[in-house]
Amino acid sequence: MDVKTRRIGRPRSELARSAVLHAVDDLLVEVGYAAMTMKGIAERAGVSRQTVYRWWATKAEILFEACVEDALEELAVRPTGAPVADVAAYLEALVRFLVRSPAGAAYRALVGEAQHDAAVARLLASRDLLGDSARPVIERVLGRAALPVPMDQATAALVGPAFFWVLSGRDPGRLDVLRLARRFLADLGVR
Amino acid sequence: MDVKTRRIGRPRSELARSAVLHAVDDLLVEVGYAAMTMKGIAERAGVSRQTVYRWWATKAEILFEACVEDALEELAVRPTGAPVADVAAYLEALVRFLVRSPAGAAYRALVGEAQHDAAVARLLASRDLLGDSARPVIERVLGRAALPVPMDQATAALVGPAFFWVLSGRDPGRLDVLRLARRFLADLGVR
Amino acid sequence: MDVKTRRIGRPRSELARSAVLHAVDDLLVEVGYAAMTMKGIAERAGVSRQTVYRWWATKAEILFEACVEDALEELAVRPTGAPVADVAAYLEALVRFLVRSPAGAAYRALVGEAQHDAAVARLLASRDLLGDSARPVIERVLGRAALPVPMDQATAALVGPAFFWVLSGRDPGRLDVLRLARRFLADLGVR
Amino acid sequence: MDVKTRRIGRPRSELARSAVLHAVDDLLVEVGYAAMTMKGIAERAGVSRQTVYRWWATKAEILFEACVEDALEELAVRPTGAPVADVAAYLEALVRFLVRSPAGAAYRALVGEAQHDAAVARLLASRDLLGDSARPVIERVLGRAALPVPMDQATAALVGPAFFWVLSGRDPGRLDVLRLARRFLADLGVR
DNA sequence: GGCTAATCGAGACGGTACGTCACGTCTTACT
DNA sequence: AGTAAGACGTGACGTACCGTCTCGATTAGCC
Repeated sequence: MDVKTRRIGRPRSELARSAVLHAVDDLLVEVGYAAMTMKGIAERAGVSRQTVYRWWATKAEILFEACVEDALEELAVRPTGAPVADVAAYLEALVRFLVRSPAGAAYRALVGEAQHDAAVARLLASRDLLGDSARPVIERVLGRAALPVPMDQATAALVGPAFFWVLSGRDPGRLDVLRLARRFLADLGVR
Repeated sequence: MDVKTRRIGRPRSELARSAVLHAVDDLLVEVGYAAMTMKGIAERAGVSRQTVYRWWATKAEILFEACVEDALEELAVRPTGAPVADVAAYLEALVRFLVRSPAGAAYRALVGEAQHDAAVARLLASRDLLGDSARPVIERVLGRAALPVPMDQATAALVGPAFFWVLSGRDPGRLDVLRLARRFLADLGVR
Repeated sequence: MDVKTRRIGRPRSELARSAVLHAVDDLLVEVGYAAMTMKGIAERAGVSRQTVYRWWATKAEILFEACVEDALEELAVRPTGAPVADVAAYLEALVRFLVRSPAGAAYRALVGEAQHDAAVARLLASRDLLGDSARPVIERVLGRAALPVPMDQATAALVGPAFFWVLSGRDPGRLDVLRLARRFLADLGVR
Repeated sequence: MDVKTRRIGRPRSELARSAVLHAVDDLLVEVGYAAMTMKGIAERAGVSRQTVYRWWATKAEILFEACVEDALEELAVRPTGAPVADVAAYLEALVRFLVRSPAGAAYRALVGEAQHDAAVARLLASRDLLGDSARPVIERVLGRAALPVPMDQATAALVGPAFFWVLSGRDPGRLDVLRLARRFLADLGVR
C-alpha cells in the first residue's frame, strides 16, 4: 500500500464494504430499486446507517460500484472467427445481461434513474459500459478494414435495437438477434 | 348528454383535473421526476391532496395521462413523398421529442421508472407510444411492398439506435440521423 | 298538525330521523364513542351525510337525543314502601344504567366529552338526568319531613359515590349499595 | 452511573421530554383536550412529530405523565389536628384541583376519555390518584380506630359527592364541603 | 503501554412525504 | 324544500425514511 494513503486511526472495514455491496445486489432482486432504501441496505448488511452514509452518498452510487465488474465480465464474449456468430453472440449476451443478470437489473435501474437524476446520469456517463463492451466486438469483426462511421454511431447501431427492445418491455425471446447481426455487418461493409 | 354518462352527485371538476395535469408537466421540468411528490403536485395545482389521490394512484399515472396526447402529436410527421426524407424527419422528431419536449421528458422518466416498477411497466406497455408512432412511417415508405420482418422488429430497428443514443446520455446533436434512415431503408429493401 | 308549523317543501323524513338515532345507539355499542363518526352514522343509517348535518351539529347532540328517554325510563324505580329498599334499588338501577345500559354508556360518553367540550357541557346541563332521577326517590323516602339540605346537595350525596365508583373504573359488583343507602338515610334523618 | 442504565446510542433528550410535557400543559388550557393534537403538541414543543410518537403513543399518555406529579402535590393537605377541618380541607383541595388546576383539568379530560377508550381507562386505573390522595386523610382522622368499611368504599364515600358535583357541571362554590366532612366523619364513627 | 485518531455499532434528533381518514361544505339530480 | 350521491378543500392521523447528531466501543499506528 502506498505510504501516502496510509492513514492512522481505525482502517475501513472491508467486511462492512462487501456486506453493503452484497446487500444491494440482494435487495435489488428482492424488493426492486424503488423500494430499496439506505436504511434497508444498512440493516440487510448488518451495518450501521452511518457507515453506509460515510462511504456512499446515494443508493445509486452503491449500486454502480456493485455492478460494474459483473457487467464487464458478463458482456465479454469469446471470438469464434465468424463475424456473424461473434456479433450475434454479443447481442445475446447483451440481452441476457439486461434481462437476466442482477448486474443488468442494476444497470437498467441506473439508466432509469439517470433519466431524472443528473448526478446518476454523470455517474453512468463516467463509464460507458455498453459502448465499451460493443467496441471490441466491432473492432474484431472489422479486422483491418476502416470503420465507415464514428465508433459511437456504430455502437449505437449495434446496441440500440436490443436496448430499446428490452427497456420498452418487449418479450426478449422474440428479438431476432441473427437478423440484427447480419444487418449490422452489411451496413459496416463486412463480408 | 348521454343517459348512461349522467351521474348523480357532484360531477368531477374538470378544473381540478387539468390543473393537476399541468402541474405535473411544470414540476417535471422544474424539479425533475424524483423530487416530484404527490404533495407537491397537489399544492402546485391548487388542489387538495385527497383529490389527487381520488383520481390517480401514483405520480406515474398522472404523468402518463399528461403526456400521451402531446406525444402522439409531436411524433407525427408530414409525408414528403421521399422515403429517406420521411424516415429522417421521423427520427429527428423522435430525438427532439425525447430530448426537448416536456412530454418526452415525462416519457423518459416513465421508461426509467418502468425499469424498477412493474406497475409503471404495465402502464407503459398498455400504450406503445414509440412503436405506434413509427408504424405509419414504415408503412408509408413501404408503399405496397411487403414487410420482410415482423413490424415490432422493424420499429425496434428504426427507433432503437436513437432511443439508446438519447437514454445513454450521448449528445443528441451528434447523432447521424440521415445515415440511420438510409441504413433502415436499405435493410427494408426500399429503393 | 298545526297550520302555523306547516312548512312548504318536502317535509322532514321521520324515517331518516329514527334511522340516525338507532344507528347511533348501535354504533356506540359496537365501536365506541371515539370511533363513532358522522360519516359512519350516516352510512349505518342509510342516510346521506348532508341529512345528518342538517339536523344535528355533532355526534354528541345525536347521542343525547337518542339516550334521554331511555335514561329516564331505566332510572325510574317502583316504590316498595321501605326507604332503605327504595334507595338501594335506586342505586342499583343507577349503577346498572351507567355500567350496562347502552343509554348509560352514551351518558358516560357525554359526561366525558363535557369535560373538554363546553357545548356538550351545556347540552348536559340542560337536562340533569341523574339529579332528576334521584329527586323523586328522595322525596318519597322523606315523606312529609323537611329536607335538611338543598336538594342538589342531597342528590349529590346520593348519586356521587356510585357515580365516582363507576366512572373511576372500579368493579361495579364490589360497591356496597346497601350501606350507602343506610348512610344516606341516616344523614337525612329518616328512620 | 449505574452500569445497567448505561445505554449505547444517543441518549434521550431531556429537553425534548420536558418541552413536550409543558406544551401539553399549555395546550390543554389554551385549546382544550379535543382540539389538542399530536401535531400541535410537537409544534408547540419545538420538537419533531416523530420524537413525540417515539415516546408516547397517545396524547392521553403525555397528559397523564404531565399531571401525575402536580396532582399528588396539589391534593396533599397539611394536618391541622382537627378531623373535621382536615377532611374539609381535603375536599376543598379536591374541588380546587378538579376545577382550577391545569393538572386537574388534565385529570378530568382523562377521566372523560377513559369512558370511551379502554386504553385510557387502563392508564388511569394504574394510578388511583384520587383514592391515593384520600387514603392518608382517612387514616389520619381515624387515628387508631379501625375502618368500618373497606378503604375503597370509604374513599368513594368521601370523594364521590365532590367528584360528581364538579363533573356534572354544578357550581363549585355552592358545594357544602363542611357538611360533607361532618357526614363522612359521622359515618366513620369518628368523634 | 499509553496516546491519537478514524471507524464502527447504536439510536435519538428534526424533517418531510407518504397514503388514509373524517371533517364540514358544495353541487348535482331527483322526489 | 328535503334527500341521496358524491366531489371538493382541509387537516390530523400514524408510519417510513431521510440525513445528521451524539454517544461508547473498537482498532489501528505512533510515541
